[in-house]
Amino acid sequence: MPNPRARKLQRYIPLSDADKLWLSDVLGPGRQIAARTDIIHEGDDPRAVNVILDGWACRYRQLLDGRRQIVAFLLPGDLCDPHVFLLKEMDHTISAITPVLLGQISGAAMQAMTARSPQLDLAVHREVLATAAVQREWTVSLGCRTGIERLAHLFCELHARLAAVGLADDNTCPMPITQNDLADAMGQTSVHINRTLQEMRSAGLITLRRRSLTIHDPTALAQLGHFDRAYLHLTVDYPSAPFPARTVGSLSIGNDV
Amino acid sequence: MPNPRARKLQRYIPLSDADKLWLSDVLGPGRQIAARTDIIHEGDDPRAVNVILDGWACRYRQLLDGRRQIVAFLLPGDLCDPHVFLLKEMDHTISAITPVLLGQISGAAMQAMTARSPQLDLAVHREVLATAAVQREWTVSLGCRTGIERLAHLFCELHARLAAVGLADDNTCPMPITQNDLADAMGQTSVHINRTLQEMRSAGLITLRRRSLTIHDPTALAQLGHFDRAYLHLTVDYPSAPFPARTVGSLSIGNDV
DNA sequence: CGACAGATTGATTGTACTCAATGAAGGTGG
DNA sequence: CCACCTTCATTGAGTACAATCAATCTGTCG
Repeated sequence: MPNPRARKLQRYIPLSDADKLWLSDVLGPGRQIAARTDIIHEGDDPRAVNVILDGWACRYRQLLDGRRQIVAFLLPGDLCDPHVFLLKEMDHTISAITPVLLGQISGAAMQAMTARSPQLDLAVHREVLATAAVQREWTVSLGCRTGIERLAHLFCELHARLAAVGLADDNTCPMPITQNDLADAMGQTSVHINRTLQEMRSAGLITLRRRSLTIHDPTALAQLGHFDRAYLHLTVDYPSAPFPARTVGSLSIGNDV
Repeated sequence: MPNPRARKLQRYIPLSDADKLWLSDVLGPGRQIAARTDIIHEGDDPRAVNVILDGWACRYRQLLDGRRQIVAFLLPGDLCDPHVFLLKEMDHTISAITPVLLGQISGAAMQAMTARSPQLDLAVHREVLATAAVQREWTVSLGCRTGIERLAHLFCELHARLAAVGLADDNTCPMPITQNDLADAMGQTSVHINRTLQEMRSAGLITLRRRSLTIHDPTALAQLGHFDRAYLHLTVDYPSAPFPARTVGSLSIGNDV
């Protein structure tokens, strides 16, 4: 929460100070969303681009008979579809999992920003491409990974994405989701998720309790889940030059630490 | 093949004659790819944007132990990731299912085109958003639809997408994929796909033979698969004004018929 | 101290997988 | 033109993974 860290876009390409300032101006202070409430609903007209400044959210689709499928987790720093305002209506729902600090960028501001800064434009497009790759990887998980492999892969993905915005501490990262959420994301029942988690614990792979995940053997976990972080396209490992921190929520516009 | 029909981008927004001409110039004549060969491979540097002018292709990911998951089908008129040249390497493979006539647009041409025509830019972005929605819907299918529901949904999706480019004849459309392909896409074995297809046939829902699909009861099929075409975002139902046909492969730049 | 959400356990059922064999269709070359 | 071959589709029998149904346990919060 308080600590300013996420620097998502800078992981795709270094940004100039001017770009960072711009981003922070456009985002504003953000507004607070309660846990377990919808941020934008299927059928709504998407007027602005939502940005997760802090907290976790998810995209999901719900079938008429009540079945729910979570199709993505949204972490601090994530943009929810940078070009979504070009559509007439949302085709899925975005909902807060934890309390969420939400920034919004109007379509016009978004277009002005990317029109004038090639770096920001590139960063945004890479974010879109990376998001698509994550979605494909979920399709792969649900299509041909077993229960334990799916969870292993998901934990690797989330840890890597959190680490990219400075929210993972080496082998430990927050994991504020219930077994029910995991079940809705992994296409299984919570009962089975529970049993799979026990299997992972007794194999010494992870510790998961009090909304915190520790990965004891990252290599083994990645191998088990057939995880290769290339698809995340986080090309910039050591973000650019120092910048006097100018903070908006947990999305730091400058450098962290 | 011969008949010029796909007008994919026009389904998102009407395009001017100048835009259509531009597209056709940029695409060139296309080149032929043999069935069952890779078009671009995971790890490759994507220099250009591939466009399916004719034939069917698929995206897939293959795990080290041989398991393969098809994550999307690519139909005539489809752009394969309009911004993919912004990445350093492909995170998945694209492969021809049937013989494919392939157009290519260089990154520079793509950028020039969208920079100068707001309509084309909008159309391309909507295509990207629609593709993402399709991917999410596959995630939903694999996560929480049963075998028969998955197939029902897939057939509805493919029919709708083909109809949008003039390749479906009311209730019938080409379906040049094997049960093995279906299995790799639906996350099941071909044996089980076979049994599910028989179930659909005996329920009088479809006929599928000789690479052609007929949907006998579209409403029932859509209901079974929980299919709602809104997510395809095909907003323009009757494409724009007549235009002296200028044909490139099967991607007609002007009007069809 | 309830009350409630979330986690855990047990027992049973069912959907889809595996392995294996056979059948049908289409393409190729002699 | 037919024999052959390859690919694709179909069927059967036995198995396994995950779902279901139901109950209980545990922590947290007012």
